[in-house]
Amino acid sequence: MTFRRPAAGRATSRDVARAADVSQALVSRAFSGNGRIAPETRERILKVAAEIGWRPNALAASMVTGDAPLVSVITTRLSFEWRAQVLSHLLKAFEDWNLQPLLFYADSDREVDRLLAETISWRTRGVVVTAGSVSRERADAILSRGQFLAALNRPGNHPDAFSIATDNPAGGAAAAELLLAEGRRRFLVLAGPTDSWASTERTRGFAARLAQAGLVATVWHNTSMTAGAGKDCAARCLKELSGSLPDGVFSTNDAMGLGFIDGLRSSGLSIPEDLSIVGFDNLPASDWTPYQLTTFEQPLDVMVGGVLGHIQAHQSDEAGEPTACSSQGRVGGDGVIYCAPLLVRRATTRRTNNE
Amino acid sequence: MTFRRPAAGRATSRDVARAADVSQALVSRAFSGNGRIAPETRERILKVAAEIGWRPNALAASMVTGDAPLVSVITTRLSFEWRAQVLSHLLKAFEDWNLQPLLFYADSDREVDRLLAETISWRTRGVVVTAGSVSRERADAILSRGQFLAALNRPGNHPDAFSIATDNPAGGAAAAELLLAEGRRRFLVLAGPTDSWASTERTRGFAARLAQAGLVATVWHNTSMTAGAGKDCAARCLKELSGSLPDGVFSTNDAMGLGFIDGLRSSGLSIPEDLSIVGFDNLPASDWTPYQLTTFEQPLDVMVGGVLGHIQAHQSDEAGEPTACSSQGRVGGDGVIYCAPLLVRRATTRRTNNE
DNA sequence: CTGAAAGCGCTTACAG
DNA sequence: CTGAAAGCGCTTACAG
Repeated sequence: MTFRRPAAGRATSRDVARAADVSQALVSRAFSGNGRIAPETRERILKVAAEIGWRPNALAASMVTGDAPLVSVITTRLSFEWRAQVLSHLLKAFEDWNLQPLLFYADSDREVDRLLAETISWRTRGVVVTAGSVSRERADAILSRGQFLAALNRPGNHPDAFSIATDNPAGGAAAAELLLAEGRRRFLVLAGPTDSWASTERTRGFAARLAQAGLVATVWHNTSMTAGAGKDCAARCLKELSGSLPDGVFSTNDAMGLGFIDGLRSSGLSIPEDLSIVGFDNLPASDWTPYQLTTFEQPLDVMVGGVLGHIQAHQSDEAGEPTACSSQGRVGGDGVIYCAPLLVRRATTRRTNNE
Repeated sequence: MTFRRPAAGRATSRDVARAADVSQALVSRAFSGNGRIAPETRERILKVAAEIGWRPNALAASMVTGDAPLVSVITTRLSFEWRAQVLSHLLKAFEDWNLQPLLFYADSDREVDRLLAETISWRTRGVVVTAGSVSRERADAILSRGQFLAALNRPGNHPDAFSIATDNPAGGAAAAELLLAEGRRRFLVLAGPTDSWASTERTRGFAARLAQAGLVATVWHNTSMTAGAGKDCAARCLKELSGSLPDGVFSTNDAMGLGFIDGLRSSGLSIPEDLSIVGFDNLPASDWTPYQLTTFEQPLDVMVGGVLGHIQAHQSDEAGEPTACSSQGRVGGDGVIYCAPLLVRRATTRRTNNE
């Protein structure tokens, strides 16, 4: 039997069928495992296909079945530790489930809405959002198609969306609690830009707890939440607040906190004798010898687990009972499941009496 | 005119056509911009489609045109700084070019070959590999389909593949050069696992340069290239080599180098008086006050630029002149474009005379 | 400028 | 166990 082998890039199931001397339908069955096929026939087809270098065209298959094994993921700068970590976990799970992630990269949060709209073109099973925010209309558009919508560390803004986030206000409050228990009274918050949801919520929780004690904190906003910004804050602190230095510092992320510590090194101030510092994120560096920063760790595993659970529930049950069970944390009035961050005590705070 | 609006998830161009009272073909033209269509008609169709929440099904469109605007990206743990950074750049460029990245996550390097095979199912324009290695056969299979194959920081193993990498041996040699110029004579290399291409190449370049001076280095391999591993090496160093401590340490990545510095803090040894340390990667932390690590920075922008250039060339010219121009670096015998890393001098090495 | 029709590469009832 | 045929939702010549 002779035949012109087509260029691999153009080969179709029909070419494989011809080469294996079977019908095109059998080729499909050989690969999908659906429908009856004699074991020998299957073997032969698989062998021929391998020679030609052919695999079923997933695009075409998805069209027929009306269901592509794709999931949209909206993300942005991966240099933010938590996002890279979260994404690694998500991607690994998708790989295990034979779901192919289609990435949508938002250069700025403003682009997220447009990307959310673009996801629709690909008829994916749903979308995981790890950047920007989701409008009610957009959420509606996605959910009404039967897709899932999972928002990580941000509100889903829709009763049927799944949304899970670090309980930032609780973390902020716990930071305040800790510093108050140490007897601290002059507070400084190293915050991020005012449009950073996480930083704002952490600051809010911190301030609220202080307010209960009739105290207030100075809040410094930084454009970027980097170590450099934290270091600059330390310099500013020594200059502007030299009359009454803060004795309790809450940095809404670790990077700024680490920089702040560095900025204080030549000042003669000692930590935690003169002042305590609490961060947020538990970066690897926070555990390094020169820092030993007390901080809060985001329960990323719990959050990723929640998202994966929701996706799984969506897959197995399109009818879709409301999946937002509160087992992972408290459910806020906004429908977000809030997971408590974990306090990691190190050397930038004192041990208090009741421990 | 009345009609049952279909569930959004199931709406097709036909439904939009019906609602706008035009043929289905016109709906396609309204969105694609191909073919003639009256501006008013187009407006109307767009409006109706927006109401229904319909967008062309990219899967179906790709089938017809035989060309999906997709590109496969093979990656792995994003916590490795360089990969997250590189991926951010790549994804942003794809977004700008209206290419949709399909991610393939390799939990271990051994899975990469399987993932490479899986990319074929999606008929993407090509594949970018940032993990594991590419076999000659697999490269052949991909390239013969007319797809591009771009390997980042690893060999492409095929004359038609594009491959660009940090010149690790040159970096290792430069590290040796630096330490030799300082008059160092007893060398220790903090290396990674033996199957880490980058670490091995860096070590090789380092050793080769030393050999020229008739010197050798002790090489310690670590399972994971973390700060913790580096710290352990310092302890081991103080214990096992106390008789003749190394005076020149080359850490094949910064993380281990930083940990090594931490491990030495209580030893009384001072850097760079007693010993010099050179790292690789230029992590943000390497510039922090307690470290100030001299290191080499990978030319990631150049490398990403090279990959993007190759993809662009592939898009505009399927005929495919060999794109591997050496403007970005030296071309190795393996066809890899090697880009020199950038030395960043800080305080863990001495200033030498000839500067 | 618009529409009817063919066809992209598959999967899946339906016959045999 | 196997094959012929319909059809997934589009795009694109081809007529009109």
